[in-house]
Amino acid sequence: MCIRARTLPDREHAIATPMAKLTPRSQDFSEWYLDVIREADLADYAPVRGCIVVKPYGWTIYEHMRDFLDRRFKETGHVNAAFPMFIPLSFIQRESEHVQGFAPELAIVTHGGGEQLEEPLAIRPTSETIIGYSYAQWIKSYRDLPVLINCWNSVVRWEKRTKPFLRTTEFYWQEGHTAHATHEEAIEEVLRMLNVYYDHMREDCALPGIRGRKSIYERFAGAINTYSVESMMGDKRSLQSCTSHDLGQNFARAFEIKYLDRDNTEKYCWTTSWGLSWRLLGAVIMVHGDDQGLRLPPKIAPIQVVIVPIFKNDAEKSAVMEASSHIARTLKAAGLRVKLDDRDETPGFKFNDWEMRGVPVRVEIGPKDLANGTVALARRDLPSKEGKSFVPQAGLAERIQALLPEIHQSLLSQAEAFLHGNIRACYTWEEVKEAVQDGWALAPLEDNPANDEFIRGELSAKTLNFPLDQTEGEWKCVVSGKPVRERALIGKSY
RNA sequence: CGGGGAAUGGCGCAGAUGGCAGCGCGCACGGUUUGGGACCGUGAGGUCCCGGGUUCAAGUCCCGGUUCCCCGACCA
Repeated sequence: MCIRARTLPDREHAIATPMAKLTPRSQDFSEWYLDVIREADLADYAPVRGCIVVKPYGWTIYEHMRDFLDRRFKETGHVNAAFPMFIPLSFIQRESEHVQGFAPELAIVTHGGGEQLEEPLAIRPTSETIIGYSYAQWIKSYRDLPVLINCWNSVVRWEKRTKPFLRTTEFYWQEGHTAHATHEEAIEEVLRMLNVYYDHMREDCALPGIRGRKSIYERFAGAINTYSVESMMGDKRSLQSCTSHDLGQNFARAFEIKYLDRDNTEKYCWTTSWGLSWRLLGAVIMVHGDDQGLRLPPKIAPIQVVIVPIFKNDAEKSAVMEASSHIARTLKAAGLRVKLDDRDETPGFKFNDWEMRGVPVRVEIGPKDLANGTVALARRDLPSKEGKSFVPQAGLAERIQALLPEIHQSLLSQAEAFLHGNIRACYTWEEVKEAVQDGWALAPLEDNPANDEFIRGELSAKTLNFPLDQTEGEWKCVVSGKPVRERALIGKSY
C-alpha cells in the first residue's frame, strides 16, 4: 500500500508542467507534504492504522540525524541502554497524573503464548515507569548519582489522528532518563538537554526554533515543568520538535528511587526525561521543502553530491563517464557522500529526480566541460538558474567542501527569516486573534490552565511555550487581564 | 471520537441507466535519443479495499467493516 496523491485540481498548473508530481505547496500544504514523502521515496503507509514503513532513503536521513544527536549525548556524559517495550499496567498506574495522561493512548497486550495474561502489559508509550523501577534498584548512594542514560527505541501511542512522521501510532525516538541528587542539578540537566536539541536542530538540521517553557496546561503528564523547542513549518503552524521534562520527585516517589546522602539520611532522587522523535524529519521536510521537492541540509543528506553525466553518442559517453568516475572518486576520497547517476535517463529527468530527493549539490559534466576543464555546479538551496555556475574541475572537492556549510547556512537563514517574520508581538486579545490567522502571536499571558482552555476554545490555536528569552516588562494578560511579566507564543500547531 | 470526502495495475485516473476492466505515466525488451522531466515499436502487469447480500449476471445496487485524506475534539 502506498501513499496516494490527489489529482491536481489546478488544471492550468498541470498543463504548464505536465510532469508535475507535487501539489504546489501554496495550494494545499498538507497534500504537498504527503506528495513529497511519496515522491522522494521517504515512506509508505503500513497495513496497520497510523503506522508507516520508512523506506531506505527516509531512514538514512533519520540515521544521520540520530548519529549527530547521539554524539551530542555522549559528549554531555550520557550512555545508552535498553529497557523492555512491555510495561506492567500497574507501573503506569503508579503515578497518578501519568496514568491520566496516557491511559487513552495505551495499546495493551492481554494474551501471550495463547493464554490470557494475569496482568495485562502496556506497550510503552514512554518509559519513565519501567526505567524508574530499575533506577530504584540501581541507586543506593549519593555516589551512584547522577545516572545519565539514553534509549533509542520506539514507542506506541494510540493517536486518533495520524500523519506520516508527525504523529504515528508507533514512532521511533530517543528518550533520556536521568536521576540526580538535587533539584538544581536536575534543572540544569533539563536545560542542558534542551540546548543540546536546539543546537542539533540548528547545526545539523538547519532548523531554527524557539526554546521555552510549556504552560502548566500543556506540560507532560507527571512533570513539574516541561520545556520545548517550537518550530515553524512552511504553513506557519508550529511543530513541537522536542521536549525536556523536570519530573521533580514525582516518579522518584512513585517508584521509590532513593539514595543515602552524605549525612546518612535517605532522600528521593530528582529525575528528568527528554525526547526527540522522527517527527523532526517531518520538520525538515516542512521547513525546507519547496515545490520541486525536498531540500536537505547537507549534514543529514544521504547523498550530498550527485554527478550527472551528459553525452550524445558512444564516443562522448566513454569520455564523459571516465571523467565522471574520476571526479566521483576524488569527491569520495575527500569524504563527501557522492552518487554518480549512470542510469539510462535524460539529464533533465535526473535533475528533477534528484531535486525531488533534496540532494544539496549537483555536478553536471558534458562534452563542453571536458573541453573546458569545467563542470556545472548547481546548489539545491537556490532556484535553478541562480544556483548554477560553471567552475573548474581542479579543486572541485575543496570547493564543494566549502559550499556545503554555505548551503546549510543558507537554509538556516531562510528558515530563520521566515520564523521571525511571522511572529507578531500582540498586547490585546483582538491582536492575538488576528495574528494566529497567519503566524504566531507573542503575547502577555498568565500561566493558568483556564487561559489555555479559553485560547483553545476560541482560536483553534494553543499556547506554544513561554520563550526562555524574555524581554523585561510588565503587561496585562491578553486573556485574563491580570498583570504578568511573561509573554507566550500562541499559534496553530500540529 | 463527531462531520465531510475517497479506495479500480507501481503512481495518477476513467469506467451514465448492472452485461468481456480501460487510459496516461511508470515497468520489461528492441531501436533512435540525451546541457532542465525524449520518442517509436512490442510486451508484462488486476483478490476493482475486505466480508456478506440482491441478481441469470455486481467495479457498478444494498448492509456491515477496514484504511487513507480534510475539518473539529483529543494528544509530550
